[in-house]
Amino acid sequence: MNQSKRYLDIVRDLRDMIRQDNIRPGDRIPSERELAETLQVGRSTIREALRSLELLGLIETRRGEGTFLADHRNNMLVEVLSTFILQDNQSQKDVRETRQMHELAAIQAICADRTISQMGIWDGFRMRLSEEENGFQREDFVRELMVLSGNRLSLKIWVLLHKYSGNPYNGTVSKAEKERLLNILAAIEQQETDKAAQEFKTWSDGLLKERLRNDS
Amino acid sequence: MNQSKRYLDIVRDLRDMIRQDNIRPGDRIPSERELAETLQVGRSTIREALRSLELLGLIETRRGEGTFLADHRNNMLVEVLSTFILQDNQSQKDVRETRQMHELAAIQAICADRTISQMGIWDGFRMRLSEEENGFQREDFVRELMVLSGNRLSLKIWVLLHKYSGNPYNGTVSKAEKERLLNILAAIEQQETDKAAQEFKTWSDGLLKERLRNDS
DNA sequence: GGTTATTTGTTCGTATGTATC
DNA sequence: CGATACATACGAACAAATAAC
Repeated sequence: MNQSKRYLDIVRDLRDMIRQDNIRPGDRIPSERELAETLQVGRSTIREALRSLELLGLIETRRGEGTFLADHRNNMLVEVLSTFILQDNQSQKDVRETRQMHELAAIQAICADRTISQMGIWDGFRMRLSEEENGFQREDFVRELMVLSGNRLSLKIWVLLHKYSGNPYNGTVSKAEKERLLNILAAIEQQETDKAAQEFKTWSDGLLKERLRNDS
Repeated sequence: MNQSKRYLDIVRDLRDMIRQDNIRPGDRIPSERELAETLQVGRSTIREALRSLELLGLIETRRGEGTFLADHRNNMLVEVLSTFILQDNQSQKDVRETRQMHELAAIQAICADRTISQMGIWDGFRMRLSEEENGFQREDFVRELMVLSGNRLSLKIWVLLHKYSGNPYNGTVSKAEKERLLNILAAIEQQETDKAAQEFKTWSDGLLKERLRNDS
């Protein structure tokens, strides 16, 4: 009958209470002891619910003062969670664009940093491009760019978006692509940011069009 | 330094423990009593941290069995969230940089689209900037730019990052800022992409420095 | 400025439901 | 079945921060 997690019931009760009493952001919520009394649960249980909501950023507690509804103009966490999973056509387009946004930003970050843009690793790329046997994986190339940008959060977001954007980098580079990639590498080494980004974008867009043509 | 909110320290400790011991999704986490023993805190504090992570979907607890790292195969948001809910210094820097990355991309997208960049809405901005009574909210300005970019996914990510990046846009625009914002608007209307992006970046970086100075 | 009441922060002991062996 | 390990839950107690007087 009863769910085996009372603190989740408290979370629900708190939401209902906030709606029913029309508690606005910044307003104070009844104290922990008061809530324990009215909801007929222990104070520890109340605290588990409050701490959870606090980590989510929904409430704010100040020692000696009380608990307050967070000043969140846009609290879309739950909505974001649901809409992330529902993928319509517009969402897929957004995913592709956002993924490429992160890629271009990574290239710009690399070009801006002399110690990275002129490191010896690019020779390693060229070596691997030359080995025709294995076939150089497009995906590895882009991922290493993301890693080199140094922004781990951006890398993480990119990995997620890449999974959901139809994997345009699947496969190995052709001879024509090889030339283009070498151009991109040269531009990066010369710190020609705009040129590097533009060349990359052209390459990426071309792969995407090819991918969409094959799917239809 | 971190005297208050010990459960947040526990959240951090748990992340480190999971990384160090290489705990994979589905694996079991040490029991509450065991954690309380090793981390030298009360069991209630451990529970507050665990309940918070559970509500986020990062862990899963089963009565009589134990606590397990959540198996989040189909939930990409959870991974994004976990990256910056469990924050270290590098993560905070990444969050700020990634947020600005989305903002600059939004401006570039707006400039690239003639129908948007030359719409009448910019006059609305100027009107609201002129009304000195209310005080124009910086946050609203940036958010509307994100909305106008037309990428809903980028907007959602921005909303999330904005919450966790120290809210640099808190407050209203000063007279000096007003001039700068008008310059940005003019550059957008003229489709001067680079200038608009550069002006915006200068403005944003300035706010961030001010924010960091006040915090210390 | 000092005192007191209120509130959150934290710990501990105890009891109970549940799964595993 | 019993024994054990674990999560769930309660409530008392004290510490620390804050507000009101």
